[in-house]
Amino acid sequence: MRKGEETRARILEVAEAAVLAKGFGATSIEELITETGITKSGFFYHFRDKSELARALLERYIENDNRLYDEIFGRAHELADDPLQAFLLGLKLLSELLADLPGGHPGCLVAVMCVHERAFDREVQEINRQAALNWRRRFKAMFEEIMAVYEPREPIDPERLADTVSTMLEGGIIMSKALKDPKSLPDQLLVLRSFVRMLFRSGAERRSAANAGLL
Amino acid sequence: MRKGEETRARILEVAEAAVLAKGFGATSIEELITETGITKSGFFYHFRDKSELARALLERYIENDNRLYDEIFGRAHELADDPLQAFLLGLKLLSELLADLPGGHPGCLVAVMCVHERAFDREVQEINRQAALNWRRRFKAMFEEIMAVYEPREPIDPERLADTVSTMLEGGIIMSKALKDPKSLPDQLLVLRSFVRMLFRSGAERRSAANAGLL
DNA sequence: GAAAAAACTGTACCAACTGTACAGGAGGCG
DNA sequence: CGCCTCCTGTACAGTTGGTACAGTTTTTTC
Repeated sequence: MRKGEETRARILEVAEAAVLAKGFGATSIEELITETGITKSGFFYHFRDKSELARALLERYIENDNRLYDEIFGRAHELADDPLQAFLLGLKLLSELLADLPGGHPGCLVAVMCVHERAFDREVQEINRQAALNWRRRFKAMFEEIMAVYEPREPIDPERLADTVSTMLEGGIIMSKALKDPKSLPDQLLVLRSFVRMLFRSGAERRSAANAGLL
Repeated sequence: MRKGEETRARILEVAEAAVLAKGFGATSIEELITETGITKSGFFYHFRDKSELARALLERYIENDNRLYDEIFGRAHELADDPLQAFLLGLKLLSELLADLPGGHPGCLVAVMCVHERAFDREVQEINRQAALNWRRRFKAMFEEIMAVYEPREPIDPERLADTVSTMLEGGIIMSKALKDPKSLPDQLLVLRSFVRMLFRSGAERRSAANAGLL
């Protein structure tokens, strides 16, 4: 019962790299089995069809993605008490991490599945939607925390602002690939950081005088 | 010589819709020819192979894309003399146009091709890169115009800022699809608009007192 | 250590799709 | 009439996704 999961994990690992490099449709099962060293029967023992592979792939990706954000923003919150400070630090840490990835960000599976929305795999689309809503929840909570302390320079919905983070991440990944410039993504995260800082800074920290001087 | 181009255009139109809906790999030639009412031989008369279809598709898409931006920001420049005012108006017009699209933005072919970067079609990747650089040029020029009049609240590279526009557009398209919410993209454009306004407004228009009060 | 369950292999096969090759036909044009 | 553009028709080859199923090896469990 453990050996099987190990093989399954190996297939998923190989598949993720291939899908991010070439897209889901362009990744053949044949290719995956030769690289993992199993047979086609073996593959279909683990996954009923290619759609199930897509689902498993997405779920795995989202799990890792969540873990990463938990870690980065968790660390940021340890290093900075102030919620705005912590968020800005988190963005910087994320930017640095992305800048240090050799060859740039490998790509986002959520985006891949968005582009490859075949009519039949509704389930994949639903997983995708939940992933996006999850990002929204995560960042919305951070902005609500920030807004409890800082008054934004312009009124803004924390949910929209949360989506802006995901939007710039996804867009940054696409643009980095289009431009063939791995630096573009981390750069854009820093632009976002500037915007957020500009939105909440500016001597408008009137709601909590105790936080004055922290920025 | 006209009949041929008409058929070719019809193929491209059908193909674009299919590719945006399902991805390039998931779009079969068989499907395209039944929908356009020609034969497979007819298809291969117009396109040597599927790669050439991809190239033609991208080129057509980019042309239309450019025309759209020319029109929108051209109109915005007619309606507002001030470069910042014009840019902000352009973003608003674009947001409204995107909000009025039934079913939301159909998707960006540049993003599709980014995801589908098979090793063999280098040419497609290059077209893609040129498209991204073209967006950069377009928006960079606008920001340089703005910066000639307005001092940004924080120092920022106009090129990076230009990429932010493309980044939010591409990311917005992806997130709209992931969330299954067509409103997300136009909403995010308005967030970007707020950010840009915040960056240049704020009584910092000191370089040109003549523009005071215009915003 | 044997039985049972899990994790595969091997083989054979089908349908769909990309792509090749090539012969030929319809229609406009000089 | 002949030439060119724009196709149609047919046949065929290779790859891939997927099914079916019998059999084998490995691992776990009692």
